[in-house]
Amino acid sequence: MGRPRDTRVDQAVLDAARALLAEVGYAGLTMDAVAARAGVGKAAIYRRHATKQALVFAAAVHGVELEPPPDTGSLLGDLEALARVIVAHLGNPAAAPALMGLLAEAGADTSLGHALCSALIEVEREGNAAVLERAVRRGELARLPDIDLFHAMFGGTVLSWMLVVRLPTDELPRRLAEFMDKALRASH
Amino acid sequence: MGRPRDTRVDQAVLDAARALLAEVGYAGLTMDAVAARAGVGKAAIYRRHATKQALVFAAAVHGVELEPPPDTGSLLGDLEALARVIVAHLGNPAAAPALMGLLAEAGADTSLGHALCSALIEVEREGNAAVLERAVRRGELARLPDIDLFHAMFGGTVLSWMLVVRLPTDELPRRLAEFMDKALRASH
DNA sequence: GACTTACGAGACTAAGAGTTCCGGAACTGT
DNA sequence: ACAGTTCCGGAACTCTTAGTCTCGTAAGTC
Repeated sequence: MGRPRDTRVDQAVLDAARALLAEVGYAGLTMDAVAARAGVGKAAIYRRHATKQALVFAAAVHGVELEPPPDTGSLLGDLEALARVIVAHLGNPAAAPALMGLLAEAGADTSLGHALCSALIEVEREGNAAVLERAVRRGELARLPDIDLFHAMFGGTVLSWMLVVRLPTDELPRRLAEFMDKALRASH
Repeated sequence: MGRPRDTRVDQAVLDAARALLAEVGYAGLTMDAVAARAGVGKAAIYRRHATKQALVFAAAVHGVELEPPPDTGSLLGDLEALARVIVAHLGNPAAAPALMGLLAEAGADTSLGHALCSALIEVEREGNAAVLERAVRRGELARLPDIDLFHAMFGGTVLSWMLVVRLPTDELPRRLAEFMDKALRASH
């Protein structure tokens, strides 16, 4: 009933939000700027996204689809592929500011934390588990390692490397994968 | 010349900021609330801290003095002590929101990033290096590992565990230390 | 054609960062 | 003692921004 939503507006809003996230970061992004860049009214944004948080979440987190890590045939190869996926995602100039901004605000707001969890963290955790289970099946690992710890280590290392310490990422996937490969094989 | 600053005001402002950070987080902290809680005028705050960022930095980051990790006699013990220091610091109800908030804003602002680096990251990195060098001297490690990677892994894991995935921290120092101990010994 | 919802545009409210001014207090130099 | 300076709490102020609301109009359904 009534006039249907214009899907070009949906897209223009998300595109504008991503562009502005990359240019001015989470705190610097204003709803007026998004509306102006998208060539739409602010009401059209708020009709789709209740808050700035929700807009940023939709633009930079939702449906990002960390593709499941491919089976490269070895644990080392799988780990490097896994690291490359995370590095590529965090290297996206819109995703990094969005993630940090949302994570900072999720401290107080529990529902946002839950949304982030189910959208990103759970997905990534499952990818990690798949890689490790494959290694067990291949016989590369004697038994399944501590998945919580592995998950925090793998994602946390990339996060810290890129967004806290801020080092170049060319060699990170290889170095991280080699280290974790040896570590996993050594921990019985 | 002129009336000297009242040091009780300095302290009251920082205490109020820490209390509010713990209660309402970085985004929820307002300068008016800090002034009211501290029983001072806003001008007294801005006379000491140019911006909200600077206030939070001074209240929750500056001079935190991650104490240098003690020599426990073994790499495993040193690693667990190191992890406990980081967990304790990030577990501080004022420090965690402050760090996330500042880190999120540091994306756009480079000077804040530099300040965070020299105040926290460099200090922690030196602590890490000290532990690893001690292990080499003891003969537990054949040679010095990749310190950049170790630094990002150790801090990043705790960060991710506590602030992203949000799991209980009782066993984290032991599990992380045991894993890293085996990993370091295994990586030649 | 009646009704409903979307649209861009812009006015509007509320809240918060940062500034400025007040009357008064504390300290320094003469 | 007194002038000059910097502090103090308090409050009024500017400016920016999130979010709401109201226009007049367009695009659909019954």
